[in-house]
Amino acid sequence: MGQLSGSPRARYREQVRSEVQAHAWEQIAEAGAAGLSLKAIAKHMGMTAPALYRYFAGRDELLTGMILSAYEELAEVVEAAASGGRPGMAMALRRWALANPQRYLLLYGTPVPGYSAPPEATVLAKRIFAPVLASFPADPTQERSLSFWTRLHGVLSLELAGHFAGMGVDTDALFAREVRSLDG
Amino acid sequence: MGQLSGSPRARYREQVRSEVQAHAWEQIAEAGAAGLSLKAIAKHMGMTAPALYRYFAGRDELLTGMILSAYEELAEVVEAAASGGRPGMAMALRRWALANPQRYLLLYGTPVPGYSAPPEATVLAKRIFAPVLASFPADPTQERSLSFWTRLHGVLSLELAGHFAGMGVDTDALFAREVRSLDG
DNA sequence: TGTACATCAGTGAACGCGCGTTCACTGATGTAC
DNA sequence: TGTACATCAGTGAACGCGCGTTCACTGATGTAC
Repeated sequence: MGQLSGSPRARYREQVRSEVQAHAWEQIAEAGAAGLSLKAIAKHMGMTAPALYRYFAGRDELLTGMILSAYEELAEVVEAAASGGRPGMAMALRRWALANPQRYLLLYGTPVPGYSAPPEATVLAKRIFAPVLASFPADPTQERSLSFWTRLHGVLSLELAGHFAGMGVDTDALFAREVRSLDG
Repeated sequence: MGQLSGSPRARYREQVRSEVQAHAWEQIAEAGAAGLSLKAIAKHMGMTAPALYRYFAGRDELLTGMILSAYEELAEVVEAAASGGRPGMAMALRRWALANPQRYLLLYGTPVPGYSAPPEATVLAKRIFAPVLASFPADPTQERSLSFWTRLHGVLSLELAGHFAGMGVDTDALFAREVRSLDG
């Protein structure tokens, strides 16, 4: 393991793996998780599909990796914003969600039928939630944290699904109000 | 038009149409909108796929019809509960969503890539929202109604996506608290 | 009531598409002596 | 430095699958006289 990690072949493997994932993100950004296809990725990379099986056991393993790394990315975003308190974390979440709508929907949107997330996902979901819990030091910590979290996701999920389009809704203000709604 | 509506053939057409839709609901319930397939429906009905083109112009038209009738169904549910005030409407929404998760996700979940909802959907969405607006007669009607609505959907969408599973969360209580959160 | 005709529901074959995945293989790259 | 061998990335063909959709057709049902 360790002794090979710097070898040319190992480095090349890592490079191709991450190139595959980059193309996978592009596909997910365009058509969601359902649009993730090994053959299409291979085509975009100028390779044939069977070659990808050198790098991933199959489509589901690739998808699992994408989900886990999206969770990890969001965890880092939220943790980095934790010093800004709840408003900081909420805004960081929103910025990330609006910048990567399909990545957000991959985690919090409609579950992909026939695919179930790996157990590690739950661990990461809890890790993301931890700074929120810590921001409510008073008594009903769990209750208030859950309300805070569901209020943010309520705005975001309806916004990303386009349900406010053409209704003249100021989603920035709406979100900001929800962020403050559990203060004090 | 009117004069044929009672003829045997017209009645038969209507019967087959609604049988197709019933099978479509079953498929949506099992695998979401992405799982909706004319060939599979035909197979379940003991017919061949081309026969369905006598009843629907194609898959997209069928899907559009399903979405519109789901909106209409929900509109009736909410309107029927309007006399119970916001708690009544909220509980009716939740009951309907939990009883028909995929039907709820068809309306409020991740949009189907490559498919855009018809304009009538917006009209129906506003119709569903109207009783909520009416329940906030005081000044910032629009603001409070939007917050109410996004709070309900925040709990529901996370709950239906299974994000509270195994976390020991009392979603009934959480939802009930959110319903009350904008009172007074 | 009976016959001739028009309507139209449903079939079966076919089209072209994309998917995940397997397999035997070629040929380049790296390793050991 | 040079040769023999092992490793392994990538190919190309193939498998079986399901999809939406079209087309020419059969045969039953309904209509007009």
